[in-house]
Amino acid sequence: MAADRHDTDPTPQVPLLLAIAYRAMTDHFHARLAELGREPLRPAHGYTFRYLADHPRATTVDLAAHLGVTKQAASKTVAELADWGYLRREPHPTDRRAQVLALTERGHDYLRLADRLWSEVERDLADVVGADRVTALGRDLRAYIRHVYGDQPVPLRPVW
Amino acid sequence: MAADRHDTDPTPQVPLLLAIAYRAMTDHFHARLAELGREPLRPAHGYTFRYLADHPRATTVDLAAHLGVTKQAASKTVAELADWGYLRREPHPTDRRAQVLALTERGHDYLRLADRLWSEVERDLADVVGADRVTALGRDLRAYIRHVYGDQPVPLRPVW
DNA sequence: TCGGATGGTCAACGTGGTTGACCGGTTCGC
DNA sequence: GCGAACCGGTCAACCACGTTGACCATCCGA
Repeated sequence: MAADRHDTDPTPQVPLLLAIAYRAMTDHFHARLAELGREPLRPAHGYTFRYLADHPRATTVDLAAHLGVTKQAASKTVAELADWGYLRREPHPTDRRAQVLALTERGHDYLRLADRLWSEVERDLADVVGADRVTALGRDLRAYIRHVYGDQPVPLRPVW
Repeated sequence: MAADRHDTDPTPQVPLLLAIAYRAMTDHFHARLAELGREPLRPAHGYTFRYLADHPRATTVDLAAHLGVTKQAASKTVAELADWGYLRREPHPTDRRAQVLALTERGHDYLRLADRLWSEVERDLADVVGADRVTALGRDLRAYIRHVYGDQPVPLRPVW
């Protein structure tokens, strides 16, 4: 039944819809960011900020695990964000190999701005489909994600 | 780093949930593909197939517009897929500069397989949240996408 | 106390996109 | 008609952002 949607598109399946919607939302987000004259921060940067805000003693290796990339890749990101003044690398209190990552005030600022912009995007979505539907959508996606990953940490790797 | 329990901080917002869910679904999709011993086709390839199936007289430039990439990038994709026997380049009937792209039988096969696998993913989602929720989710996302893009063609560019 | 595991960096490379130059066929204005 | 501009397609150089691999310094447990 309905097995043959394989020509004439007009109804992409749900996974593709997720991708398109997310893409549209990030485009919106970055357009607003550009309007505000911010550096071209990418999603991975935002997720880095959020992680550091929640885990004040995190190291580069911790961050790499969270982002689902190698420590080398995480290290590059960290270096870049440190150059731009969004975070600092401080000596680790007990491990002289390691360094503790800490958001600067500028980093916290950005995080607040990002929260504001994402809320804007959500409000946009709510305007189209209704606030109750946004709530339901969040609930359903969370349920699915929990189903897939259980209690394991969720990798945030690029989507493509 | 024993003490980090609260990985899912306050509550990720909807855009991030979209990204994570889509990522989980494509991971599932590609895992199944690998199980079946297929070449490592990426989402852009699948979208290419779908577009060609729906637009039998498409050229490389058309495809580029649909994928939202440059014609050079589309040309690389086409060359690769032609090498792998998924599509053919045929002379354009009226324009001797252009070439018409056509799926081979192998290409159509892949498309049928992909549809089957994506349906599996959707069924998975339905098992978790209920078929009615999947329907609603599709409807809402379509509404949002329509809100953003109107009647313009939707670019399928990478998500990150 | 010593050997393996761990945090971090450097370097080389791969993938998949970009920009730019170019060729030849097409179409438009006059 | 015909030259100029436009357009389909390719080649080449480059870039962003990840990877693998080698390496050093430090840490820690048998």
